[in-house]
Amino acid sequence: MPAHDPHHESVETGDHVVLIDGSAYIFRAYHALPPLTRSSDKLPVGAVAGFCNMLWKLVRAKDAQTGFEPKPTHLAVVFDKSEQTFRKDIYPLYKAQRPDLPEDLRPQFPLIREATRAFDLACVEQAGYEADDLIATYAELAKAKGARVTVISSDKDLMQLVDGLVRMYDPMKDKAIGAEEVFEKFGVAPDKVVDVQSLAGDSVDNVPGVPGIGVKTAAQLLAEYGDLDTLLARAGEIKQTKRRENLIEFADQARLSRQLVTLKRDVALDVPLDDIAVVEPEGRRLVAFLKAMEFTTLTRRVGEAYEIDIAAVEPDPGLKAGGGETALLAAGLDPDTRETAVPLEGAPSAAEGLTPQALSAARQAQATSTPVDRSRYETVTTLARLEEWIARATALGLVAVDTETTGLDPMQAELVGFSLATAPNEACYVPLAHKGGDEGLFSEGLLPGQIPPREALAALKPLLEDPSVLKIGQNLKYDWLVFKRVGIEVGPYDDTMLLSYVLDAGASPHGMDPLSIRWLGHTPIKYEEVCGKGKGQIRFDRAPLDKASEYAAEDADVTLRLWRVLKPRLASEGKATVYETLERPLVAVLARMEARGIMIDRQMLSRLSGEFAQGMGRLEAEISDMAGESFNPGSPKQLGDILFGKMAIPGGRKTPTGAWSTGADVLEELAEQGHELPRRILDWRQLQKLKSTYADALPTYVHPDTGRVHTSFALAATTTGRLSSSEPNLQNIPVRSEEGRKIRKAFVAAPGHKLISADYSQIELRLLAEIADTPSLRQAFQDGLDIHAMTASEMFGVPIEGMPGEVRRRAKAINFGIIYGISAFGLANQLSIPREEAGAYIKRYFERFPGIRAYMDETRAFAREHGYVETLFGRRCHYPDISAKNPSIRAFNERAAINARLQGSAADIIRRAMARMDGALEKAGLEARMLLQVHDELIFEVPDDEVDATIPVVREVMEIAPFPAVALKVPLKVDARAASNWDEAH
DNA sequence: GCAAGGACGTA
DNA sequence: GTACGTCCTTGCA
Repeated sequence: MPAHDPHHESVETGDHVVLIDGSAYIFRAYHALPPLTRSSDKLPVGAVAGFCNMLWKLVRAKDAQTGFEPKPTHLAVVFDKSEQTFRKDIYPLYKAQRPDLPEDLRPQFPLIREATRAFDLACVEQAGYEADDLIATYAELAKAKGARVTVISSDKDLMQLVDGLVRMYDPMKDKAIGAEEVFEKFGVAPDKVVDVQSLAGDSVDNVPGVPGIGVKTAAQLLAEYGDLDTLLARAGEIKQTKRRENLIEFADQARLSRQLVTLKRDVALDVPLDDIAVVEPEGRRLVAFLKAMEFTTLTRRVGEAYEIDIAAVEPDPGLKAGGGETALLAAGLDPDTRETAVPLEGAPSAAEGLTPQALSAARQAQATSTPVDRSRYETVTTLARLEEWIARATALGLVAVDTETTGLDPMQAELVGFSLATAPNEACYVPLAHKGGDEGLFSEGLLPGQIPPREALAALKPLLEDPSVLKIGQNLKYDWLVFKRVGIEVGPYDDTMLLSYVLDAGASPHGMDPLSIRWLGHTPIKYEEVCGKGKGQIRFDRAPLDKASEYAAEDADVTLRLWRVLKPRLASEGKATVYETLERPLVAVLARMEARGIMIDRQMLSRLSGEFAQGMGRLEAEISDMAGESFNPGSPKQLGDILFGKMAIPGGRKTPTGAWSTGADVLEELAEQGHELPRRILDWRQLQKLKSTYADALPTYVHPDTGRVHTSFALAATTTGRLSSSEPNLQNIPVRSEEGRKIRKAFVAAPGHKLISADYSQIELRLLAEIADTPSLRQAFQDGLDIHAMTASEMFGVPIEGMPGEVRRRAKAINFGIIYGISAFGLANQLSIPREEAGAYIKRYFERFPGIRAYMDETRAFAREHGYVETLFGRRCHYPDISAKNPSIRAFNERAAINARLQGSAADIIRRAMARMDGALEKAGLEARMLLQVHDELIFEVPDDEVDATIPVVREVMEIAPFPAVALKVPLKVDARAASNWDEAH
């Protein structure tokens, strides 16, 4: 039926068939995109604009493009024809509850059809069938010819189509939907989606399903019984009474639901598949349409692409404002409620009709071309002006945000002001609590010309929480917490620091200043220039307002510019999934963990501090006795002089700087030779460490209001993807020594609660078995063997039963050595054996496990060739010095690269678990809250009576964390325990 | 007052 | 042999 170009070619292998769910697109676009109206007559055209931008991107994609690669060869926009479908015949209530169309959406339906024709693309609809059935049929035909299919929609009803050749694409989120996403939604693979829907039903479409069964239960049942028919046949076996009865009673309703949700894949198509081939649009006709719509940016782009003088083209007379039927469509709309037309700039998905590669190259080139002009920044002093900025940001759907505060700790610092940026050089600072000038009786007065913070924040809150406006920050976790403390939960968001981290971890730093210098060629104002440094440093709220304002506005401006450069690289370098699944979700997750904090027993620590001090005093007396003089045992320099100078003990080593080495390993050796002093020093150092770093320091971190300790987790601090923790570091709380565990005991659950510690057992060794594909190691894990003993047995031929501890210890050291990128030198050091012997061990190990040598060789070669390695989940860790001429630097980088694949993959897995954990706990109706992460361990605080219910949920989330992105052959094992303090829970 | 080096706590 | 952060001393400004 479409007036379509007859020069089609038939579909064949390698072709790419794109099917757009037109009706669904309009609804999504209407709700997700900022409202946009044609300026001359206020005709609402937001969805049409988004649609045209998308089509342009599709038909002009020159190269591979995420989600649309390869370039579409065939494309159809598919619509629902009418209400009456075969499903209504089966079940009259089907889709009987659809609300009426919003007034300003209705006129966009015919315009979308017009747009499709203007692009010379097929517009398909067929009586008696829903768009979904037509899409399913086209997909089926295309697959049969070996073509790839992309369905542009995020409708869950279409997810049953996903398979190796068919994927979906969510045009609003700019995100591919594959088997993984389907699994995340339904808990089953795509081929079981229909079964889940048949059981769970759908209130929106009025699909009945089985009462009492939701998606989660359905997925669980299907995992157990395989498929719907088997489940219904064996329903009698189900333990839960109500569930069993319902499944038996409503079995027929489930089968009816299956008929409703199963898409018809064999519709007799009015428009054959071959007829939807993509052809080059007729430029002038397209321009005429776009001009009539008044989409100036896209009109210009299309004009340039086809070398058409757009001024010479008349707008389509049937569609232009006041000129045709569309004017009538707009009638009845209240012009005052319509937004003025704003071009969709900034967002790469909507703006530029380019491939990701071309876009990121263009953005990079542009980045330096508009110099930062601080004179264009504005200091906002009135609510009215602020509201104008907010309106502008809302219309754009995009804004960079930065907070200025009184300190560096987001849990304590007070908000002083915030800045916004909407385009390069288009930025403002909104001071809220700057002080100075007049002194009040007890405190300094606020400077005049500041909006009352409550009013400003009340105006800002809807913007920062608006689901259709993307907030962009640099290290956004900080700002997220600051805003959270004033009652604003920021979202959705992007973080430029994390973008940089995903793209360049190990290659360059991710702080704003270095990023600005590198990508924008611009050096921002230094904080010291505003507030001074050292002793003379003043708080931001006391800084001169003009300087403060420039500084703050520039931060937002720079952040926005960085986003424009970095965000497109995500797609062009294939790292969008890493960012979306491993980075972005962690911002809010970690912010919440930090805000919760953990309780410590200060009395216990204070008592310990006294004990440690006593012990140190005793040791100091003995030490000076033995040394024959009093000296500072905390000074390695003085100690070295005593031991190797005055006492002339032989066998001393030197540090790289030429000083005597007095490290624990050296002192340990001396102690074993019978020297008493080194033993005392070691004991003293242990107490000194425990006292100063833990017993004395931790209480100083207790928050005055919450009474708890709030660490700060860094998301972008390591090369491998691990988190880090600081101020205080709660990832290095002692556990190995008896004395140290007393510190750990002081980490306690709140009254009426327990701490649960859940940790992955041997995760890096398991990943070694997986990545290096070593069947014997894998088998050992599957059989639940003692992996170190098994290694020893393989290497030395000693039976596991009755194995001497020393033999196992050596194997364990070798296993760890492998993870660390083993060297004979390091292993020899660790085991205190000659280097030759260590070398022999390694040789034997590689003979027994040849796959691991291959893994290490491959990793070295890959890193050498590419300058980076990748984890199982695609995270990149860069090692720019991997090809250094200096052999020891090179070897160091090789070991680090070998380690990074394992450490990084483990880090990815726990990140995935953490990203899902809050939701899983909530879904299970549990009060448990995640407090800490220690690389392979998660710590929760749980009400006493929920401990037993929480542990299985936590364990499940952690153990299946790699799935479905990666299906490990090696099982993951999680140990979890609860107690009232961390030591006993661990 | 600050940076570097050494030492040591964790995974 | 990997990955971190913190405390203390030292040496220089």
